[in-house]
Amino acid sequence: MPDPSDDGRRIVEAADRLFYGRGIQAVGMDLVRAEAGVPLKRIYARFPSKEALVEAVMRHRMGIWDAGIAAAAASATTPRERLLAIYDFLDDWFRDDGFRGCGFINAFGELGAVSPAVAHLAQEQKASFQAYVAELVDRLGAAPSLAAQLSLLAEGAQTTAAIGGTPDAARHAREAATVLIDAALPARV
Amino acid sequence: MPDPSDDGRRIVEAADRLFYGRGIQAVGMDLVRAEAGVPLKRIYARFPSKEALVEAVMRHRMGIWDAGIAAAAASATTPRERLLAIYDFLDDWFRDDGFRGCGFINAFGELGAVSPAVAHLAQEQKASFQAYVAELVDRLGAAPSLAAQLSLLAEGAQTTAAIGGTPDAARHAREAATVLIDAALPARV
DNA sequence: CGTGGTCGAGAACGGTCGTTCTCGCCCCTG
DNA sequence: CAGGGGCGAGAACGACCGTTCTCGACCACG
Repeated sequence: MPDPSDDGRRIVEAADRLFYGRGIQAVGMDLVRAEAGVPLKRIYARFPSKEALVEAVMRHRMGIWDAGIAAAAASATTPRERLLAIYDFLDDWFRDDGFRGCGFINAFGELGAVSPAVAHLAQEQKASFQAYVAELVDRLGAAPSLAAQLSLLAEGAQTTAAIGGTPDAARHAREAATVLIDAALPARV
Repeated sequence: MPDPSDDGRRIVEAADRLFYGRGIQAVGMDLVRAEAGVPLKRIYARFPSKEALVEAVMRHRMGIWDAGIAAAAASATTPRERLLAIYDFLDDWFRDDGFRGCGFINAFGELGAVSPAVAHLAQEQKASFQAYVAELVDRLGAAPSLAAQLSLLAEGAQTTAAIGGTPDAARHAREAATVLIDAALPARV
């Protein structure tokens, strides 16, 4: 009855919940097994090691992030609105009960120094986000350095909201973003 | 001959180097002992547990950060220069060989979910920095929200420089900060 | 109904780590 | 010089974790 091809997804989603909520090293494979409701053997049949599972979870999280950003941008039409939608997306996310900061920043802080794979995946996610921002900034007709600045605001908001428990970091980031965008655009007539 | 009161400092400094460079959980107490050149017994005589040592290291790192910020601000005279000196300080730091991001963000990502003490210390450090920025912004005569925005830029620069390995995040943050500061000040005559 | 094979549950194994204990050396005192 | 107490080095202990193995139940098929 249970679709065997679902195994991978169930395992990854369970591991993601646990890794994100408690930290990667704080979660044993046995806990993943219990949360996924799947025998340990099947986990190891699909993922040869915990590290491989961690990488799969990070790739999974990349998809979630991209989907969230895309959904937030969907209702916007202009590049400027799409850029600001990023901070609205963050605002919603920061108010989630389980919010514990950016999973990639957390994973990098925990394992980046000892696991090149984790470091590389975190870097990949950040580069992908920066590329997304850069493309919108380009369409906006502003200089590329604006993209770097707007990305910094988003990153800073995530850590600030996580550590301080202050979701209004998103609002501050959005306000700063509007100022930076307006300053970077050629003066309106 | 060796000043016994030096023990605490040597242990904390050794642990700080290791924890920061490799992550806290990746470093065993035996490695701390080797790096500090001190018998394990003396470590446990001064710190009852690894968690206590971690807390001492985080407090030690707070002092380092504060001293670095103060030194960078020393050559500045106006509040505006002092604010921008923060990003110059970051720029220097990011170019350090051993730079691996903000130790508090890393510790929070690694242990914040399971250790209330670590989470609290990270929060304390961020709050202290935000208060410093807020005081300068206040002296500048700008609205308090500018302080939150400038803090976001500093946080974002740290994670971006760490994960991406791009020290120029500091420069981007500084440029954004100048724009935000100028926009927040009452128009000059 | 018998049988072979698959699979789930949990035990087992090897290694690591935080913490404590042991033992032998050295130095200080009487 | 004799004795003892403190201290350093490393072993030991208990717990945990990633990974593998065992065993018994179930199921499909002849």
